[in-house]
Amino acid sequence: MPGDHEPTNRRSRTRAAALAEITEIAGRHLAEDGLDGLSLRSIARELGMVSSGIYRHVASRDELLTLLIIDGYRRLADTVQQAIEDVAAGRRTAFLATTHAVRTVALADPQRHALLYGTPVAGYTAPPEATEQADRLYRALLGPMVASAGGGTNGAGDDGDADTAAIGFDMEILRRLAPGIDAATAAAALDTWAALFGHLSLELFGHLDPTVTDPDAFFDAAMKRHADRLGLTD
Amino acid sequence: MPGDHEPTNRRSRTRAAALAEITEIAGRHLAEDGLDGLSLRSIARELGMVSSGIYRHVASRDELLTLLIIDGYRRLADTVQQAIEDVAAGRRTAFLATTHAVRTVALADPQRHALLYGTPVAGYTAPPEATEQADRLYRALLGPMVASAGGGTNGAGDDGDADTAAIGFDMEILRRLAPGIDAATAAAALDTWAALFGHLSLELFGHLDPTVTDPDAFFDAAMKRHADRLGLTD
DNA sequence: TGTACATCAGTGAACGCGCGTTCACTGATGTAC
DNA sequence: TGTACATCAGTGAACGCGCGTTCACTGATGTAC
Repeated sequence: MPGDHEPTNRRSRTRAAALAEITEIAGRHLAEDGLDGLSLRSIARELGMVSSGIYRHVASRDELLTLLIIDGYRRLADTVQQAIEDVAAGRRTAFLATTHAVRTVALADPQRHALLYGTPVAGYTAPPEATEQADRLYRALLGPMVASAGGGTNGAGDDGDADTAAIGFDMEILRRLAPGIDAATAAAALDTWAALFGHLSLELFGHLDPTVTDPDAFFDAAMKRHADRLGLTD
Repeated sequence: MPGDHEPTNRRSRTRAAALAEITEIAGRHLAEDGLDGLSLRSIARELGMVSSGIYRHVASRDELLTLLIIDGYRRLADTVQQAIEDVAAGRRTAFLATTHAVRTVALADPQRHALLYGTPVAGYTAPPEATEQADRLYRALLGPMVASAGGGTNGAGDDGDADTAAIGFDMEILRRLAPGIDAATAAAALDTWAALFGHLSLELFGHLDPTVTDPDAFFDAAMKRHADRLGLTD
């Protein structure tokens, strides 16, 4: 089917470029002025366009937020995946690389982190599209915490302790994200996940001050303790 | 000095009552409509007062936020302290009681939790007064995690491993909050603290969906794992 | 106990702000015969 | 290859919104002699 319905016109190409530019400008405004400084009008202004013109590209402010959220998760997922690929060593090193990667991205754009993991925007509910990229992120983060799916090092189908370890969460969803994961590992991974994002939110939102004097070293030490608890070695 | 300068006039009493009513109304508006639904005008409206009249009691919207933040920390601190007093058993039970108390308060008023631990308000910086109540909270939370200060069960002054365990944080501040705490316990307590608030933020901001199916049970299990790691027994 | 003055809670009008969103329009770009 | 029509990005004016904050004022409550 040559020349199928995929839009490759000039119009649709410039259209896609315009949307990309809007997302870029919006991201910059978010980073610089926070969510309150983000308005469709200010973006139109920077585009040299009259305020109503923006509606040719974006249906509403909420849709713009969706764009930014998806973009945020995608960046995180990309960075974490890249961090894993760049690591030649074993699971412990990979785990530490992923958590540091998440932190680096968050520190580089705290407002983006806040959009994803801070106070939910009043009256806004994220559409399903946003979760695809988030799932990519969580899949990548879980990777190093779980023994390689192929081998089956995790008790080889022995889920006898699942009932006691998988308390309150859905093992099916976790197995979809990390094939071959067992209940105890899943529980430990969720603990680590909560600790990781807890740490980042506390740090970015100013709650580690003044107790933590060296955030880099503190984070690194904390993640190493988690690696120990997860039983990760290289 | 009888009849000193302490204000006990009718005027100052009604004035204090008015401020308390303002704080109460503001707290209700925050809980119901979020931070965006909180305005000096809407509070004045509910007081049956003209919008400018509110400035007799509150200097600015920021000052109102400060009131709500301090009030929020105080509630948390009060609840946690009460939870400890109500527990007759040992440190493990006390620890679980405190963490559940924090969660209960947070679930009862998610917007208040968001005000304290969510995305910082743009352009607002909390004054020192706010940290007093926060310190009360952290002191109370640390209590059960540390062996009784009087006895000195924590190695009796043996801080030999302090240099390796207290990485990136200030032991002096922690000792001020929990006299007699040692470096390894402090590090573990900070990990637990990050995990606790991380868990709450993830839960309240909707990130445990849909993986966590029974948030109560999941939280309880997670806190028990932390109690184990902290080596807490009754 | 009574009068003269000071304080200060609440009034009413007004300021300037920027926002999201709608609507009828123009003119350039693309499409079908 | 050329013409007739459809699409659609960007225009310009306007809507209604609620907000924080200032200011000069009135009248009741409190204080000093």
